[in-house]
Amino acid sequence: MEITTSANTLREEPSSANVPGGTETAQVRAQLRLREMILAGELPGGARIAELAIVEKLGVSRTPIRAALMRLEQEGLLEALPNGGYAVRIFSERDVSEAIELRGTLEGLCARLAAERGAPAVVLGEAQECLRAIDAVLAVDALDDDAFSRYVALNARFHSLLAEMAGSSVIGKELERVCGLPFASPSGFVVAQADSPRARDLLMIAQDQHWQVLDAIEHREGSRAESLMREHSRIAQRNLKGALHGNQPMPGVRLIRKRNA
Amino acid sequence: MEITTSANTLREEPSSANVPGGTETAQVRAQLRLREMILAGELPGGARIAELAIVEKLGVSRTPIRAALMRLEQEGLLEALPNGGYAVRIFSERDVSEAIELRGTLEGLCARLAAERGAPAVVLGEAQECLRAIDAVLAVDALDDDAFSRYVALNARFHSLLAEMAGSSVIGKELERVCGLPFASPSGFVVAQADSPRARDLLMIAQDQHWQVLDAIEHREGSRAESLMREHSRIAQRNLKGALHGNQPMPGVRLIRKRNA
DNA sequence: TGTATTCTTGATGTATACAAGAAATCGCGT
DNA sequence: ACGCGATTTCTTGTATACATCAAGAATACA
Repeated sequence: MEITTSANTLREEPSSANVPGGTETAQVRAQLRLREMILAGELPGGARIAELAIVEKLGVSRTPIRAALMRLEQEGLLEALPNGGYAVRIFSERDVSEAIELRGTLEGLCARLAAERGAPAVVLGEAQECLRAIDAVLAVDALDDDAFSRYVALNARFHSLLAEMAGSSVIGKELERVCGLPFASPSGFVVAQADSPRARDLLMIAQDQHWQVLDAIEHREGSRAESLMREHSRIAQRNLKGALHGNQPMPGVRLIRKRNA
Repeated sequence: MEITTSANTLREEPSSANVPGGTETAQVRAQLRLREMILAGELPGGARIAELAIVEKLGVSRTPIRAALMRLEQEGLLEALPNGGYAVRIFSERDVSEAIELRGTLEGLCARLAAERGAPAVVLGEAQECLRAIDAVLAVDALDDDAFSRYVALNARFHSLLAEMAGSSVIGKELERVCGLPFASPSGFVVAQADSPRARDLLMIAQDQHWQVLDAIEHREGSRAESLMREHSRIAQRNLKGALHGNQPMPGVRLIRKRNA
């Protein structure tokens, strides 16, 4: 390989996975792929990540990989080592529990602000529509996989609408960050207990809380909205316990070390 | 007089205790310098930041500057533009108010967790010692500049100890992030009203809340601790209003646009 | 045989050259 | 004069070479 001036003749990326808007930068691709690998356990928890190793695996140069690693560190999936470099972060059960508590607190804040300030009528309408759609999904007796994935999507949408109702970009951004932490996402543990016979019951309870929160926001009952949203997050806490004890398959479960170090 | 504590994402302090000008990486230097320039208003709010321009000003190559810009974006001082590049973020008064509310909520969560779980005796002792030191600073009738800076340092320490009492690295990290937002720092607005005759009164009130929170934590009164900490943050809200209306000099005040867009 | 020193190795940090795309400018035609 | 298009310039994304530092291995000496 002559490296004189005609630096890179290998411009064309063989991965033609570029769907419309296909101008994804290599940095974003590396970030997505790395996150995937971490959550899938291909990179063992606690292991140091060498840039050159990733260069080999992903086929892009160090520059976008460095950027991706930096972003994954802010995201919380990696931790910076004292002498430079990164390692896959390991979460204790307590860490995950606290992340859920954090999310509940922030969502409670959003609900209270939405109630106190009054949410835009448009968003309120969308939230109602969203909840009615969830009602429809839960109407059947037995939930199949497709119903579950629809529930997960609608559930995520409702929680996202909640942040929008609060009308705060600053808080919304932080909430988004926290939801990016593994398992802290509102739908993080729903899939974990899909098989359980109690699954539908829990979802029904959660959905009732959804309606009550929306009711509280509409009636400008800030404190009630906040309390409800906090309690709502405890469902995820229950699912966390169940998932860890029952060895449920779940993306990224290998990042959780049951006994704290 | 750096007030916006920025105890946050300082990466890789390599090994040695850093004597000034020592072995800091160029990346960290660029990050510090850029933040300084942004908060000082040298880079006008909303302006696009060109990497090459920074290269000229700082004398380092694009690589560490790119990294610094990325970090400042996660920190919240910059926003990413759609076609690449960054711009200095502009905060509305409402944004700042919400950032303070966010900090109050997170500190309330910390206080509640510390109370419910019980804080380590060592940290409790340090907190008491810290508060006694603040008492000593406030004992005099008139506060000079030196007393103010001592207060600011001790105040920051107490708030940091609060996060430590909660014993949660996940929540502590998020709180640190939020405190990095301009003006959201616990001591962010203390200096803003240093000249005001009511300054000492407000600090006395804040200090009383400090003691009450600590008392609540010691007596395992979680709800009380949380409420107190939330109310405590409203002092910053009051100072925000006063500072913006009174045109108080304050680092980074130019980033706040009083009329929302 | 243990310890200390040095050398080697490999990692990350930095600088810079090249490519692609976007924005601005200039020129031309109507 | 004005609109539209081409060119030019500027900016970012990417690749890679070089520098620097940390750790580990090997060796020499006590």
